[in-house]
Amino acid sequence: MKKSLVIVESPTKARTIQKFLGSDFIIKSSFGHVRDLPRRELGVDVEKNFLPKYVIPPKAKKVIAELKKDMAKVENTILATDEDREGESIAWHLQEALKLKDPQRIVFHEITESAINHALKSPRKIDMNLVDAQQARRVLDRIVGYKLSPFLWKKVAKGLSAGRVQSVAVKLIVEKEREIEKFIAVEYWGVEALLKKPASPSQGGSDKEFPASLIKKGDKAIEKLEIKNKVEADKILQDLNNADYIVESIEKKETKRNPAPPFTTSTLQQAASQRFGWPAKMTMSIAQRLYEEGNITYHRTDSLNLSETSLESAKNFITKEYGKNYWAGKAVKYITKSKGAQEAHEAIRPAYADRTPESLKGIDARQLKLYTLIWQRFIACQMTQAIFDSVSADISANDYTFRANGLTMKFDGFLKVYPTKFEDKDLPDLEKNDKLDFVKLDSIQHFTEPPARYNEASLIKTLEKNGVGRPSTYAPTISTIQDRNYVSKNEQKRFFPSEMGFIVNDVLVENFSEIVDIGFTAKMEEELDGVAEGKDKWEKVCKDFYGPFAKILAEKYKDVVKTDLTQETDKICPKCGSKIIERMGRFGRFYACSRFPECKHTESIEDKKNDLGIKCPKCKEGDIVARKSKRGKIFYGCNSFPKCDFALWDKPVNEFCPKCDSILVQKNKSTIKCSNKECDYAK
DNA sequence: CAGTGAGCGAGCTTCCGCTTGACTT
Repeated sequence: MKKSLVIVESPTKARTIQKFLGSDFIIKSSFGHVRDLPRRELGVDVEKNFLPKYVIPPKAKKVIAELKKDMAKVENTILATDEDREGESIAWHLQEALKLKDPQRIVFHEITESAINHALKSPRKIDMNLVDAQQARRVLDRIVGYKLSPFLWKKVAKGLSAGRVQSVAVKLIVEKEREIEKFIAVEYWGVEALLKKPASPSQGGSDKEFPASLIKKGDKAIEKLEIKNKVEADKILQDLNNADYIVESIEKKETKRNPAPPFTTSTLQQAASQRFGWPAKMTMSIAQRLYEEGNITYHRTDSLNLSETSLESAKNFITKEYGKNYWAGKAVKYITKSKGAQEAHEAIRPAYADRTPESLKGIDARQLKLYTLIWQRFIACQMTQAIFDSVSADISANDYTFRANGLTMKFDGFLKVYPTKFEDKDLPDLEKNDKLDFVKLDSIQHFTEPPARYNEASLIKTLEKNGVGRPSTYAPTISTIQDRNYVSKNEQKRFFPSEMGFIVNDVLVENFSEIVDIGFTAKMEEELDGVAEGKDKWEKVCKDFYGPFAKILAEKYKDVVKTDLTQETDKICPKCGSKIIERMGRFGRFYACSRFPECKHTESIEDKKNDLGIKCPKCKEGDIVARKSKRGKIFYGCNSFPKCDFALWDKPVNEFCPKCDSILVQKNKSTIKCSNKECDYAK
């Protein structure tokens, strides 16, 4: 008989551990949580002190059945789930679902033979305070989500949703859009001189011209928006007519740049978004495969910890490959600073420092790209700083002062491995009192820029900074707010709110401002800490929240009026002759017959805008409209789809082929050809 | 090179967080 069943969360982790532990052990995985609140009901009895009703979802039923079989083969069961709030909760739910009597609870901080053996020697009990903190978190999220969403169904439209995390994400995007709407560009001007040091190589002169920007008039610094228009700028140019440009002072400094810390889920998603334009969802599925194949450590983490062995092998790799002066000199440890970090795992790093991207050439191209990024970032974080020489020269001209900056790399350090955009900005060797050659003087018009819309990277960054969401939820949250059609991406992959996004956000802000506030999660986490430390009961945390919340909710329900989102039009229904009105659905506005439900006629507003004014050559009834495919590519199809499936990639023109009578299409700017593939007519 | 798209409204919808595959008719 085998001795023990060890349960962890991830099957990959189970396989790894099986290699360390002998045949006395069976290692299995729980695949995450095994019990949860029911999907179709609130599942929390607020009258009975928030008693949760836990059920085992269908998928977990199979897992539990398997685990029970394994339990029969062993003497004892050991729960080795992650050492954080959710991990402790999973252990407890396993205990309950498997009806375990006094199971052993162990935790390990790195997956090595010695760490696991050490952990096995010091089992503890399940920490019920931590479990209770998770219960409070779970119940609060359920109450918020399952109470606010129905309010939206009643107030706005069915199928909508609200939640502690998603509603904050939408709110950020809505607020940014309003800032942009309000924004008024302000004109300002800058003055730039192009100069050079007279050529005399022995004294460091050269033909190379360099720019210097105007920074002072007299002793007073010129602020960014101070020069308001061309007249003012021209006045300065006039003042500088025939001026002598003389080096007033030189400041030389050595500046250093540190490598970035190793990746967490959030920073990995941000970097892949910025460098490759990947959505977080894609980054995660590629990382999943790298993890399963043993190339990287776990990819859902907020920890910056690095195992001793990884630090040691990074040191060996760096000194061997690049030389001793590229290694930082000691193992560099990073401290996790993000709010609510739970530290159950390591940072995301390559499994082996010496497994270079080049050595993995066989794998899928996108996996290789992501692996390279992770590998470079990890190696770089144990390397020396990059060192730059920076020069700042103040140059006087009449009553004005210009400044020229130079920055040159002295030692590349970690940049040897983790490339970032850097261009040397060279200045000639300037000395105090040098008289410079004047090349030209320009005034340059600028305008202040509106704030940038969020992209996936900046949205994730902001959420994480405020402790909203977890490594496992950034990508799903971004999917949810798009699936609900609260927000979409523009061509630059930046988020903007839909009309529905504005409406839902405003309803939530007006009625439940506290919950959709970005600080709500941080406050909740504080309360949860109190529970985890045993100072507060979890039910009390729920009660303190639910009391006032239920009261507000009841009040809001009392005088809830469905927001009228319809609009009159002067159109007439082609089916029954009644008036057509504009309605608002989850997918935006559409035209509908005012006699609904007797008459179910609808038309798409989008289609009206994109109507080419060409009758469908196939069914002779519909009109040709421009639409977007699922991949976002424009095509031209019949608007009576799905009744008629006529569609073309090329834009049709309202002319027909003299040879075969098919419709002609605009192939490119100069050619019009026949849409019939077997016909070669073109003009 | 291949590749193209539905029901949105008057009902069964909805949360966050942990983890991967994907029963049958």
